[in-house]
Order: sequence, then C-alpha cells, then structure tokens
Amino acid sequence: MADLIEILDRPVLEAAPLLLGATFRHGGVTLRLTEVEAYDGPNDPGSHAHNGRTDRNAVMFGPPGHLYVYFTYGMHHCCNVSCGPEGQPSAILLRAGEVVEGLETARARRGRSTDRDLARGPGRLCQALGIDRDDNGIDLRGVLEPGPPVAGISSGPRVGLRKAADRPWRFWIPGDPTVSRYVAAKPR
DNA sequence: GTGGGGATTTACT
DNA sequence: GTAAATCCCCACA
Repeated sequence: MADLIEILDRPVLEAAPLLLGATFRHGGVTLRLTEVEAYDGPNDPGSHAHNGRTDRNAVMFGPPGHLYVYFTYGMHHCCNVSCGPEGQPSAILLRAGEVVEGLETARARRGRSTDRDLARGPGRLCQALGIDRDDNGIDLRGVLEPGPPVAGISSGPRVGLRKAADRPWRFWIPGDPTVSRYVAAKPR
C-alpha cells in the first residue's frame, strides 16, 4: 500500500484520483473516499490560490498532507488535502465518501439525513466528520490512509465553479451511490 | 471601510 | 425547480 506522502508529493492531477478508496478518520467517524476534485494552484482560475497567498489559503502553500479547511456560504465548511512540493499551492477537495465506522456519531451530527447522504457533498462530509476551521492545517499522517488502487475511475467537470468550469478535474468511483450529483454554477 | 461573491444545502411550491 | 439561509474573505478605495 502506497504511503500518503508518496502519493501527494506529485502533480495534483496525478495525486487526486489516487485518493479514491482511501480512508479518512476524524471525530470518531471513518470515511471511504468516493469523490474528489483537484485545484491546481496559480494556473487554475478556479483555485483559491489563483491570486496568490492569503491568510485563508496559506495551507495550500505549505507541505503536502495537511488539511485546508474553509468556510463558505455562511454555513458550510469544505476540506482539502494540500498536495505537491512545498511552495506549489495545489490541493484536493474531499467531496464525498461512504461512512464505514462511527455511523451513529455521523447520524447524530447530520440530523435528518439518509445514510447515503451523510457525507454526500463537501459540506455534508465536513459536518459528518465534525470538521471546522479549528482543524485547518492539521497533519494528515495516520488520519488519511490510502487504500488499494481503484479501477475504472471516472472524471468530469468540477461542481459549482463559475471559473474554469470546463476543466475535467473531478474524479469519482463510478456507480457508487455516495457520489454527489453534478450541479453547474448558477448564473447571476 | 465597503461590497460583491462564494469549491453548498435544505425546504418549499 | 427555485429560493433562502448566512458570514467570512478579499479586492479595492
């Protein structure tokens, strides 16, 4: 089984699909990742790091294997794994997964939700795992464990972006019920 | 100091 | 399908 840092210390477009099938433990809940998206630093208009380093996105510029958590829409958190050599601001958004441990805890955090929807979408995923801004920057060694290689990975455009909406940098395990559905950005 | 926008989710018609 | 919820971040003045 591949080492986490070995996977993350390479270009984000190579690393992202390799995280599918990995397990992620936090707050008493374990997830099997089924859907991720790649954000490729300064060359990616859709990335938070596109306009350089700020207080918020600093973790993206740091060493690989740390959690970048941000708050959005006034009510949701999203979490990413920093990737690539230090100084290269790329990250992988954890979009969805299947709860494989801590089901009761996840249900309690998510309130009224079907088991399928517990971590189906980045905001739901963070809520199920109890992730918030206090977890920004945490070291993921021993937390995120790569799994065996997954065959037949699908890719397509990222969800909800107005910028760079054409880049097919979303990766998921085809047929898995916990993968979120594609939603284009709403026109203003 | 101000204002536009957002890597979303949920409930309601 | 559409709308509302809700607040932090950041660019610009």
